Amino acid sequence: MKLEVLIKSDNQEVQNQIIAKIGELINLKNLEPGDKLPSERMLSEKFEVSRSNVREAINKLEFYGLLKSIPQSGTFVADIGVIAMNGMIADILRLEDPDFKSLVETRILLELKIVKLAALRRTKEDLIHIKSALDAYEEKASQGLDAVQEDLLFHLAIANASGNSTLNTFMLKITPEIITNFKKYHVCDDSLSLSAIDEHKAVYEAIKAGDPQLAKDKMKVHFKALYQYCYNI
Amino acid sequence: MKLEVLIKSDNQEVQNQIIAKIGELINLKNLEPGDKLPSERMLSEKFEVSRSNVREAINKLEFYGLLKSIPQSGTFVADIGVIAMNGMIADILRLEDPDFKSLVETRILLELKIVKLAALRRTKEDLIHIKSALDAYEEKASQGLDAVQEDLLFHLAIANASGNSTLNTFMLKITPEIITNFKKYHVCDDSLSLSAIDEHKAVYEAIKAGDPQLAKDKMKVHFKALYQYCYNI
DNA sequence: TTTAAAAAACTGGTTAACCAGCTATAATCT
DNA sequence: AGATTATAGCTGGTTAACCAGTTTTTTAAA
Repeated sequence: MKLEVLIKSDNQEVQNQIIAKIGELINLKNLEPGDKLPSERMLSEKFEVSRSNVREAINKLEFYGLLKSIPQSGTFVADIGVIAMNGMIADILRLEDPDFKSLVETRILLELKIVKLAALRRTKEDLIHIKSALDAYEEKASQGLDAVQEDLLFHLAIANASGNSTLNTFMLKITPEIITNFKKYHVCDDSLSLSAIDEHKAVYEAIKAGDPQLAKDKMKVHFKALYQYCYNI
Repeated sequence: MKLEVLIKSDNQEVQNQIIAKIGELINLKNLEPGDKLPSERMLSEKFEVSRSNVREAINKLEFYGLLKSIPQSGTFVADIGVIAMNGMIADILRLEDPDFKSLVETRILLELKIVKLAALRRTKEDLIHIKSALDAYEEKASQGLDAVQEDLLFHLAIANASGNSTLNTFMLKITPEIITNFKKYHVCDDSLSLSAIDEHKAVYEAIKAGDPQLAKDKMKVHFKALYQYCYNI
């Protein structure tokens, strides 16, 4: 297990070095937005790494919108300037893995906005979707069973109704890590689940009524326990 | 160009189908958290697609925390239950590409929180970093030059000082798309840049003073134009 | 029968050769 | 010379064979 972590961190290190070198290259060659990067083969030879390593690094930079690969043509510098490119690459290399506290902090921020948007924008289909997630949660939790999964699906259903695909994506990104941490630290015990049923219902009703402020307030109530937990950890 | 989009959407479609099939498989075989998925080779044969397609689909599910690949061992179902797995896969398949409005909406939300956190948590090094970004912006903008890049680097420097790696990552993710859209729609003209210098300075001073509420207020002032633009588009 | 050692099979990752399509150069024609 | 076509080489993507570990099965010993 320890070995695996080592290997992984090594690969991460290699990838970051390649990303840094690509950044240097863009500066060195004065590549402007739209210009073509050297081919993957040339880069792998120049940097003395495998082509798949180069591809992974390019993939990551493509994820962050700095490069754009076009099949049978080349990899191109995105339509942002050299200055922004340098700054962003430095930031990407500096990125740390998210800790639990930052995840919960972010989740609360996202959801308090999401629930307001959902109250404003939810369609009839969204309401049906949220309701069925609510029912599934109630059925599990009322029996005293663990309902962490149903809980989060309810919240994801609301995110889906927010009409904001960026927020929805971010919620999807942080949800699994939150689930695993909840299980690890036993954040949600059974007593919490029972009281949460009514809180969920209140949130749903506010969304259904189209009242964004009420929805936010009800969600805040629901997050109260989580709030305390997050800032006491 | 049109062809390229078609090809890309085809690949996306194939990947989504594989993701859906992996989801079905997990249900069919009743795979619990920690269980091993069939090997990439078997999946590619079973689904009648290439192994690299399977790998990409697994990569995406790994990004969203649903699977975990371990070298020379196998791909494992993450430590979330079957119910959450099904819900999340459905959500992932339903995800849309972010539109400009959702990007700006999200950015404003993130930054108003980030600036408060930065005021509370910034180190001396953070302050130096933010200051140098501020100076670079001022130098460009005061000459009437385009300073979109320096503007966003200033904001990213604040995100870096927030002490929340999740928020920092999200800012990095949306920034390049915002830059390109700004350029496309000419959101930031020169007159805006000039007045923004003082607004940036005010934000910086509030962070330096460690006053979260003031920092948020000053950022809100800075976002006023953006606010209007976003909701009039 | 139980345990330990050895070997065979299998795993995700890597590599190098190959592919279809794009691009720039060269050759041809007007 | 200028425009057009043909050609050669280069591109990211795909494929199949290979690699170094892991995991399971088999074998041998107690």
